[in-house]
Amino acid sequence: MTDLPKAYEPAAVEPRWYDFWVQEGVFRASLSPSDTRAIYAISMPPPNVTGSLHMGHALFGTLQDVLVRHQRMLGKNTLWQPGIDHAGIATQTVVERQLRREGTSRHDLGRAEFIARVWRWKEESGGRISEQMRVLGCSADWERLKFTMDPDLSRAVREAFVRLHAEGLIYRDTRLVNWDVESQTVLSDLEVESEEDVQGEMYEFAYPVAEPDPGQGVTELVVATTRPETMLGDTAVAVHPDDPRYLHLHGKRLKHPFVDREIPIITDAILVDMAFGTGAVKVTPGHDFNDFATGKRHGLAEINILNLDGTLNAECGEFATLDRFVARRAVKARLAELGLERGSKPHTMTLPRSQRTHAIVEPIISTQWFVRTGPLAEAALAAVREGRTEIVPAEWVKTYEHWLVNIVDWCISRQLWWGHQIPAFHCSLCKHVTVTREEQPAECERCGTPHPKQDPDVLDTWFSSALWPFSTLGWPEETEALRRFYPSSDMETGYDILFFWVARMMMMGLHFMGDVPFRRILLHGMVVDENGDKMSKVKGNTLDPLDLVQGADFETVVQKALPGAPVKEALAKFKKAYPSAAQMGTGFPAFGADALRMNLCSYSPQAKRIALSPKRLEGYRNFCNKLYNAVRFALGSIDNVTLDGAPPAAPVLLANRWILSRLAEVVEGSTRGIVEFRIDEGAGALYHFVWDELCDWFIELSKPVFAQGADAEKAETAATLAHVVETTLRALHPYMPFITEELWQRVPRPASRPRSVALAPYPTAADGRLDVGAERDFSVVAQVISAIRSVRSEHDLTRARVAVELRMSDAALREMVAQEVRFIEALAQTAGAPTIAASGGPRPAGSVLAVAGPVEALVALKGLVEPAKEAERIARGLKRIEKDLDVLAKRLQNPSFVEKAPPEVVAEVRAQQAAAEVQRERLHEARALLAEL
RNA sequence: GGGCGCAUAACUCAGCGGUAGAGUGCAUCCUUCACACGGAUGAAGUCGCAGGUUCGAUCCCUGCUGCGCCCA
Repeated sequence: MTDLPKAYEPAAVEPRWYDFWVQEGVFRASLSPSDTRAIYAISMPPPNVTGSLHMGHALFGTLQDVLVRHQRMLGKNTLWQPGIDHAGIATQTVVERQLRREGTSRHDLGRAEFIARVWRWKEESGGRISEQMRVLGCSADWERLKFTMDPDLSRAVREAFVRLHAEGLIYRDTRLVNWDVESQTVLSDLEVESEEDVQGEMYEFAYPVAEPDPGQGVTELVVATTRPETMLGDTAVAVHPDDPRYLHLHGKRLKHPFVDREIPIITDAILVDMAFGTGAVKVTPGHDFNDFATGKRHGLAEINILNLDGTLNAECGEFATLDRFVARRAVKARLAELGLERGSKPHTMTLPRSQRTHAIVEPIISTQWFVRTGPLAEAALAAVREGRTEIVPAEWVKTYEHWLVNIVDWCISRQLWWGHQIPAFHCSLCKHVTVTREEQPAECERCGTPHPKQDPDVLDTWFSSALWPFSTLGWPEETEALRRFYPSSDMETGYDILFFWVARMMMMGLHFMGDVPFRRILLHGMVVDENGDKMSKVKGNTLDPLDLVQGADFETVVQKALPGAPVKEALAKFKKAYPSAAQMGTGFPAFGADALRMNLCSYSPQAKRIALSPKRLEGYRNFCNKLYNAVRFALGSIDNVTLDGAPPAAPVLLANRWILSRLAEVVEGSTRGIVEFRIDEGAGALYHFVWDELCDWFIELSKPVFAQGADAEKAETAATLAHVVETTLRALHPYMPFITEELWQRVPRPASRPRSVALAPYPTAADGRLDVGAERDFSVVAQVISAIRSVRSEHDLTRARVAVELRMSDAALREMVAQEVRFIEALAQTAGAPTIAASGGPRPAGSVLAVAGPVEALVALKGLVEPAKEAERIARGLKRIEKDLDVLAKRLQNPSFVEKAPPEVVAEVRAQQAAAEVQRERLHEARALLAEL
């Protein structure tokens, strides 16, 4: 029939076509002035330069590719802007680790040499991910790939900083900030994560009262803390002003046991909860956010007790130079020695941790650069409220609003070397800070002192990412690309970076471009393992998408998931995380990129968690094989068909009319799914069309035509099959680009089609032909075939051909069914074509009844079945019908239902009741005739 | 403490104001000329619990329980 292998082999097909698309320039966005096509633009969330492909990338790569490929097929000038971000902390950490292995450090190298080294690393091993995205078929315009540290994007960053500073929206201030002692940089609030339910202790100790009144009994104040070492920075103890226990201590002072300092007892109703603990709270304005605010209210000193590496500084006397956790133990020991320890209770608490290094974050007082977010946030809020940007699914609107309404100023400076160095220059003489676009200003803009020194800090990576929608298009130059592709159409990404990235792009886009950066924000969920747990290295449940695409044995998979762990242990964790993989033997087969994509498309985007199931993935691999074999079959019959792009003009055969009608509906379903960002529905519609309708019915029905039909029927069916196949492949292409291209290149197609299916028009309802009559008639024929098959199967008559008589009361229906008897014969395996008769009349001896909608099928089973078995079957049917009738009768007996329900609903129920009664009647007859069998 | 979401067949998930759906799995049968990565047939769910609205609730409302995420 054909020389194609029996099973689809994605590995043999996929790489070929990607190269073809690239050669043909299929993914290229056009800047040509003569190109007047409508625009579709979308930015790919730039992956981290240190990263390698994970399931999250595969998910967004797939979803965005579906959107882009669909729009491209609609004839739009599409730009899918790819890129990579420089990931300040992560990248610096990777390279520093390398240096450590070489026995050196960035400080030995010096800043310039270190940065050169990072660039070298980037060229060698950075950004591998964009190669991996190609394996998935992502049709981004790779020629436009951008990196946040590229000269043009760096220029945009500098320009944005200078302008915001000039407008008073960037400022420098000294305040309490989050310090990551491991990477030794400040972090923004968003980069600090809370670790909840940490089992710690609430440690109590006493401050002796300085100069106690001899008359009063109380000579000490007991405070509680989870961080005893911070007492070295205490500058007050607070009690509630109304607390009767401590009234006599108002205005008194306490003696600090370790440092030469007396600290005041203050009263503060905001900080102190009388009911909690002892009702006395130590105040450390230098290292606690609540205490910092308290200190401001009372004019307390802010004492910094920490060095930047987390050791204690000279303020701490005997504890200086100790690491913070060593110091904690030392402070407790000394308090005990002094007899000031007052006990300890277990305490469940929340720990702040660095998102990057997971080090426990220390609040410290420091001078940093901030973005004044208030005015920017207001504009971003208004844009969504006014519908200029739509958030899909809409349930995220509240979260977006809540964050913007409660937004705090954004700390954007980082004490790193890798990143955009802040374009601010400090004068050594007058201390003025000159902010400028120049590489190096000659002199201080205030006092003229030469060579002001550039601020050593760099900007938060997210600052450059916030400019992405326009910096990648050439801003601040007014480029053609910027005119054409800003604002972009959609921003599709995971909900986890709604604040980090999306909201900040909204703020910056509105500010610098005066318009929203995108018309829609599309948010998807997080890929998790089969049990719903987050993927993480600790759990050993990460999956490399390429292992699913190309196949891998489980030992390889788990060594990546849990590096360094014993294979046995890693395998156990892996199989626990993916129970369905355990049934797959020793490894994943090569599912192929299309199967992975289709699988990822099959989840509803509003699901917050996307639980990846290898077994489900296997189902989509099977689907690819099904599609492949359907086309393989078709090729044997449609080789000589010439298509002109329109559906066959006036098909006569019911099956042909029916499939064209279904085709019209399914392409609409797919289109609706994609444009409404219900890609799962679009993909699902096509899946069912191909498998349940095209393969299970249409192709099966075409076989008798090709085998025995008249020439005209053969021609009509071949033309229909060819058209449906060509159209279906176009419809499926955005979801499954590789297999559709492979097959489309082999099937007949209209002369007007371009070189690649990726550029062919996306099908519309006009590619099919809606035919309500055909669908109705076909449904009867299909029901008849199913009913006969069911009877055969229930009586284990897998081989024997049986005679069938079909009875129905409606004359027009009889005429229709009569046209289809040869198909019923073929698909239901009857002995000769079924005969057609009017309802009623004596039943042929030994026949068994199967009801198929308006048709009674009398299947001649005399001598072939056991009466007892048939009796059981009838009893089962009767039971079901009686149950239905009960429910229907109950509803109709309820007067308020008949009165108040819509008439069409009542009529429908009545019709159902009538139909069920007829069926019950038939079954009673059948029971009466059992003896004949 | 505040917010968002989830709870539907053994598993992974759709869905919906009018007597419950898919894939996988399970059972029986079928190696017939596209496909065993297949075909046919079938079994399987008090749609978390308790109230309320409604002629009618798995769906809308309230409360509860369990789970997840975000923010403080």
